[in-house]
Amino acid sequence: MKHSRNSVTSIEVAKLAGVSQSSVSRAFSHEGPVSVKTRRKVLDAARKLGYQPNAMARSLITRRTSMVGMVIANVHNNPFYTEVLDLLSRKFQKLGQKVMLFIVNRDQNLDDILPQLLEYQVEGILVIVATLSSSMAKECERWERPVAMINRYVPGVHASWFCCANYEGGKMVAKLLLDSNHQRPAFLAGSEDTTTSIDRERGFMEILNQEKVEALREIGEYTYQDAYDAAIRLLDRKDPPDAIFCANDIMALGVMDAAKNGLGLKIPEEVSIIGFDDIPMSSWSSYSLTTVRQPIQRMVDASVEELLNRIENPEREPLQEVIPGELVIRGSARMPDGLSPGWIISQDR
Amino acid sequence: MKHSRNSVTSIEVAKLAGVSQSSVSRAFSHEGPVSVKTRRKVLDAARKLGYQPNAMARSLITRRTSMVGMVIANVHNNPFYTEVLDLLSRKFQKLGQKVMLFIVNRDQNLDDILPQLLEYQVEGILVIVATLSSSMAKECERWERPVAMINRYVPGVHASWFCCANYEGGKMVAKLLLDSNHQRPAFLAGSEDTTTSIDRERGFMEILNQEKVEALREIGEYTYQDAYDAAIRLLDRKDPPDAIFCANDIMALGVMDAAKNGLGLKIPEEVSIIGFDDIPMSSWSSYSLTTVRQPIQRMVDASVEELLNRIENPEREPLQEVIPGELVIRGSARMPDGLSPGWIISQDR
DNA sequence: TATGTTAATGAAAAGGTATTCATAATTTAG
DNA sequence: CTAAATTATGAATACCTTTTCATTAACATA
Repeated sequence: MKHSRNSVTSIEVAKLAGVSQSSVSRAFSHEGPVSVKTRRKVLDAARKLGYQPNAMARSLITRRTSMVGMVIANVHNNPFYTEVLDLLSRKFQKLGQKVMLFIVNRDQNLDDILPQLLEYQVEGILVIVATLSSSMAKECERWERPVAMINRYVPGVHASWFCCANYEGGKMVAKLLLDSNHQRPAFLAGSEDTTTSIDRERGFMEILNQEKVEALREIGEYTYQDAYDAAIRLLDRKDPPDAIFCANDIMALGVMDAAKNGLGLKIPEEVSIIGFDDIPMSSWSSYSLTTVRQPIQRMVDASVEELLNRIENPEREPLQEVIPGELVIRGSARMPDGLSPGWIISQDR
Repeated sequence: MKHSRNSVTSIEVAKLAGVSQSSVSRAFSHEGPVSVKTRRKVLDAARKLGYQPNAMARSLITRRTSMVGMVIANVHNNPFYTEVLDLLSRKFQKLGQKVMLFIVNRDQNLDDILPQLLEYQVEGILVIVATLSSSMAKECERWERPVAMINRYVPGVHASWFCCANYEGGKMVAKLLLDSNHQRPAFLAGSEDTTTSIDRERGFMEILNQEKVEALREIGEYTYQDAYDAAIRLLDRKDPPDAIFCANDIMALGVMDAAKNGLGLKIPEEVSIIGFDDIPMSSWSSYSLTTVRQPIQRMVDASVEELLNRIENPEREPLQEVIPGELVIRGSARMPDGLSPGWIISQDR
């Protein structure tokens, strides 16, 4: 079926304004010399005809599209990534970049959509908690399409990335629990194959091992319901944990509900619960969750700026950074003497 | 600065494959006749060179881009719209459409970004809880760019829209409250200028007025915190309401926290609370919020299909539909005899 | 075998812009 | 007032495809 878009072209504008097509282009692109008189004539004619430059045609010749690809997983079951999406999108917008969005499942292969992104000539790709295979990363490199990742890294891949200091965050939590005399901690993992969960657990266990403290372990797949069920299993045994560190906040909220409403336990008297992210709900009075706050604004700013930077300077080596988070003390975990809700502990103490 | 993308073109592929450039195009576009032999030669050469067709060049001549614009407000402070975004994006993806995303503030003028969408030749525009001025709608029409809206409508505007039955939802809530002997209801509005809040309130008040029941009123701007504060104001007076109907769930959760944790009230014994949306959190055991469920899947499916339909058939008149929601009975509101948590009441009773 | 049909191919044009290059108009310097 | 420098303009080209059109090859029919 033939589509007949009634498109107004620069040629028609030129005709009406009585100038050449080149002048129309110059009047719109702010490049090259145009007299004020012709500019005015052009803009008048353009307004009359409702002319808008065609970005496809322009990009064909300039080899620039001002479009970036954004691939994000996990957006609907974790408010943290909703906020990341929001901030990223607005920041790109402010900097004049158009965003082509792809939402994927955590387990979905990003390789399927990469060809589409390349076909549409995005100038860079921002990947949030999705994984890029190294073969695809090679592909991006060959096409000179810089890639920046948030909260994911792939060893040996030529890409920028910015992660929260997950490992150190896990350590902070373990220290807090030990300092407040917890005897029997547990870790509730997210998905087994995500570096975020793995790194948080590694840090957590490292400190516990140093002190020869054993820890229970369950898996919650990053969802409220799975975490709820896992918490019941953990807390309903004869030797239940006295603290549960959850790989993210949504799971921690599920654990709190399981403990409070499911089993009638008192938090934090009978069990301490700590999360990771600091989503808005964590500060709500029903939860008051002690958690590790991710440096969301810095991660967003850094990744966007780095991506645009590498778009302008393709030869530049990709930057990678681990950005420290903060431990936000609220009421869901017993705390050492001297600490009280409202405190925020940075990592470099 | 001159950008030298090392782009591989169809001409180079043709040269390597020993065929004409036309044949390369045909081999890729599945249009026109190609012998299996040349197709194989072309694909081999393309793989060797890492060739991908350039979507910009293609769209220039086909006048199709397979891109749609998606403009959404309110995504980060309401999980309901996060889910809408997620479902929409996936559905477009599945149907082969690329999504150009714009996140705006509720009060931000969509007019600023419409030119960008048109410039980039999106074939249709999906607007979620943002408002399109009628002058801009005219602009879209002139450019033959169909517009579909979710949960927003503008009288006299030539656009498709799909809304939850907000008015009828409000009525259902009022009936439920009256049937369970509430004497002094209150309505907590979202933003004054949104049709969703206005319509929900209209339906609510219509039933109350019929029964000569007066209602209190506050404004919560659709946020948890504002709702929390408004609830304190409402409930801390000498003649507090015995039921609060909130224009959305997030506000209802804020109201519940204010009542429970802020003022120590029992829900639903001392005050009933009802929301609108049915976000995941509403079913969590800490809240168990009685609420009106929006028909999210139907709204998404209908709007996407309608938009693509009008893209293919520009002459077709825009469709508009009010889709009924369901009243989900949980534990946050006293209920009439014969009803119990778990019931779902459809609207057409 | 000759003829008519269909399938496959390549050359060329078109799509709407930015940009280069040559020319014309204008300003500045001398 | 002329020469030189600068600025403004238009014609033509390039960007990378798809698609039309004409031509050739392959094939079937009589």
